[in-house]
Amino acid sequence: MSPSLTRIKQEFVQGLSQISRFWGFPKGMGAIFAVLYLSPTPLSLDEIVRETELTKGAISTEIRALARMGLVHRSSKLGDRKDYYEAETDFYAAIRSLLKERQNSEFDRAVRSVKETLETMQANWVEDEEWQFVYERVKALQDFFDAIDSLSRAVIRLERLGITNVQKILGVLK
Amino acid sequence: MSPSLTRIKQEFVQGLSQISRFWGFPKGMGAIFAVLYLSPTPLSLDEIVRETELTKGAISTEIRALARMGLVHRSSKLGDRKDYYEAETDFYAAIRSLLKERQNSEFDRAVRSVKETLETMQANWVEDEEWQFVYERVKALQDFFDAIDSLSRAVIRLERLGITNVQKILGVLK
DNA sequence: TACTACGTTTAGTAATTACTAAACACTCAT
DNA sequence: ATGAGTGTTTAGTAATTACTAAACGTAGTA
Repeated sequence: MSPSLTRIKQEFVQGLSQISRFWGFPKGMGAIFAVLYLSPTPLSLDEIVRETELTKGAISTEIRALARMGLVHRSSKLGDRKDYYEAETDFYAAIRSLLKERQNSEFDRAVRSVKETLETMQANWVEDEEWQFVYERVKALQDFFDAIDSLSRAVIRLERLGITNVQKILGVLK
Repeated sequence: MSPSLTRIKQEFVQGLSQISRFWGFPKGMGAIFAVLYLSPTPLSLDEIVRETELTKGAISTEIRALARMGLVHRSSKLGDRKDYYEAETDFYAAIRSLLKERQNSEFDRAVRSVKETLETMQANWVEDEEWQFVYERVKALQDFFDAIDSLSRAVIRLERLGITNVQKILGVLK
């Protein structure tokens, strides 16, 4: 007896929910994406409600987050005032979109604060062993952040990240 | 009047706490790492207690997590039964260590569950339009995961990730 | 053996985050 | 205008997670 398609979908949704949680997102977010990802047609809010057993409110807010990250797209049909959503299927595009989104985020604010620490120290230099030690360490972290930042900018700049570029990278690392 | 070193350290600790939270770790974890990172000498649990204003219990558990991730190292002095901790300062090494750690994690369990979904479908093939559609999508996600996995394995395999490799990658992406 | 100095575990609490239910606001059709 | 069908916001609740305080375990020392 072969497992039903609904059963299989459920498993998949569950899997993505856990992945979502692992990355610090609400598990509902993973579930919403999964449902959209497995749907051949765009879905309306109420259809998502039915499939996920979350409330409209929750979905409304979480799907906007997903849209901001470029993981889902909103569309509408003529003569129908419902919004429809579908999943981004190009994950490399999604990564690039995520990296872009990141730039205005809390993360960059924190990273900038490290940079400011560094600048404060440069502007108020003190001849002192520990001062110098702390300076070196903060500087090293800053350099690391800069490298990561260059990488992420490079990825954003690409037309497409795509599997071919991944293979190029693999080539270089060999 | 130049800002005191303690003031500067506090700012830095705060910054790393936020970064830690952003990545879904407890902010205390970031604080602990920051304190160790700015310390010229390894610190004992009690010294960390003093610097972070967390309790020993919390630090005990969180520092073990940090050690598992390779972000801090435990050591001991002869004739002293305290444990001492110091921060990993090679962030590229830390990344590789994190990727390794990831492999036994909840994340890979979830990723594997997607793979299993795929295999179940292959084993119980049904001639049906939607079935096929779902199969294609699950397959595409699996392929993406595989690519990421190759990348991460390649990085783990390197002796050192280092800035030079980052530059190589940047070169390829240009 | 018992005492001391440590790290760990545990049981409970505080803080945060995800979610629900229901009020709200807008748009379109009548 | 009014009402029906939308998405959004809000206020409160449930669930989760981070943390504390204190008991516990262990190893070394007297």
